[in-house]
Amino acid sequence: MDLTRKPYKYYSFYDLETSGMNPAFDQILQFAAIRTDLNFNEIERHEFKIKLREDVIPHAGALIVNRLDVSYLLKGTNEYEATKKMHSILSSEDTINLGYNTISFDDEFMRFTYDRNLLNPYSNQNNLSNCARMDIMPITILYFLYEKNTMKWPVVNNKPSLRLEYLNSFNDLAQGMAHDALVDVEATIELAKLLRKENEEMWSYLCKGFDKNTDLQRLNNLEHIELSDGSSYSKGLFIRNKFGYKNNCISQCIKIAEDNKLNKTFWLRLDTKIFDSINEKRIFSELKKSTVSRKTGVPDFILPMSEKYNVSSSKKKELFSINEKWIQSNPQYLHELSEYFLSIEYEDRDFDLDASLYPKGAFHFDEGKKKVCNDFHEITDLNKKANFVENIQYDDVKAKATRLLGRNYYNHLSSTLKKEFDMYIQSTKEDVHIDASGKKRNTIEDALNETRSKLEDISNLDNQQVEILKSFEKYLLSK
DNA sequence: GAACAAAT
Repeated sequence: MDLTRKPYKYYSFYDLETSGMNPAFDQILQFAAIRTDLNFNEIERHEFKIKLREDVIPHAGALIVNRLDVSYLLKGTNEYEATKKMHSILSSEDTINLGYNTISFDDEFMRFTYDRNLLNPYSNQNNLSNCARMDIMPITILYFLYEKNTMKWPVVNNKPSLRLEYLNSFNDLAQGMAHDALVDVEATIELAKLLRKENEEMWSYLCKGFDKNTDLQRLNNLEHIELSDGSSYSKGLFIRNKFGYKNNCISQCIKIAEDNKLNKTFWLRLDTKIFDSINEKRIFSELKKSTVSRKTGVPDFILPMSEKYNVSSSKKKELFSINEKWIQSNPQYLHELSEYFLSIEYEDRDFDLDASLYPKGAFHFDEGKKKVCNDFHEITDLNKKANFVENIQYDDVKAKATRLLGRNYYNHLSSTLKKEFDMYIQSTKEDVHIDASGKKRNTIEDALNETRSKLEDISNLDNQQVEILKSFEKYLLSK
């Protein structure tokens, strides 16, 4: 552990309501945060909505969940101003930023939002202001497995579920409509209180798992299995809700590779199927399918393979021991698998500028570009801002800045930049925009189809949701 | 190829 690091003093619990699931093409519509001390005593709270951008077409499914009426979203703070506010809240000194499933959803959304607004995408987790991140959801899974008395565990349609909405309603965590950003934040804080109170030692152990060095150290302490050729591999219990509640969210794995550059490890699940009975031709592809990757310091937790923690069924335990023997006498497959995962090259797609965060790298890793971004924020006069953008020397920064200005201060653009922004708006209507994984930007036509198909069967909707869809349909037709 | 979970 890094002992020179300053201690954290605060939590900022936060939650986003958005126009959809895609962080590159959707936008934040509502933001809520409550800042507390480390004993969960509230210090301050923030809540605001963000004006719907002209170039964002919300998903009907999102509006059903967050119950935000489009007509209401057409007023309010623009994305750029709101993003600067969120940025100042979530990059406060000595603070851990967290929420429910924030690491794989909200944090990701924030990064793209920061990026298209020329702010450092990693602001929520940086050494400069000593902030870090955590996530209550993976912690909750471990309490669900090992501390059953913590609370009532929701069962919905005969299946366990750890959705925040259900945890809240089964345990009366917070009042108000679920999926309101502030209600969800309050529920998450109450949940965190319950977890810590039930077992403080476990709470503290799990919190430290979000520290990269601690996590690495724990991985290094795992027991090994020895293969017939003398090589050895760590084994551990991989906890991830994606493995399914019928498997107790657990999988018995061995670590087959570490990619230190990408900060990732790869784990072969030894309890999915019997490898010995798969023929020579198909074995490698089956091994690949049974491999999962994990980002260091971003639990999904890995626990030592002890009887105490291994809540796998006896059938799964048997599968593991059969496969363990097979792998011990077939070491060549593991070496081949390890090599394969360390040499994966990601497809180079022609994706839209709004999705360029990972593949092209953030501006804030380049000193020159970083300075341009900072200078841009410093200028308060909007006409001067527009003039500054016109003269930016880096093409990629200029293109992003142009979209930023067009989205938030269109009237201040010069005619050249207006023309460029108009072309972008046109292309959102005429061309297919994809992100780095090939997912599409939403279009008016797709949104209309989604809305109408939802309105065809309203048996699962209440009146408010139906009204929201109807006014959304009108809005789409008027665009 | 669907299902596995959770987030909108």
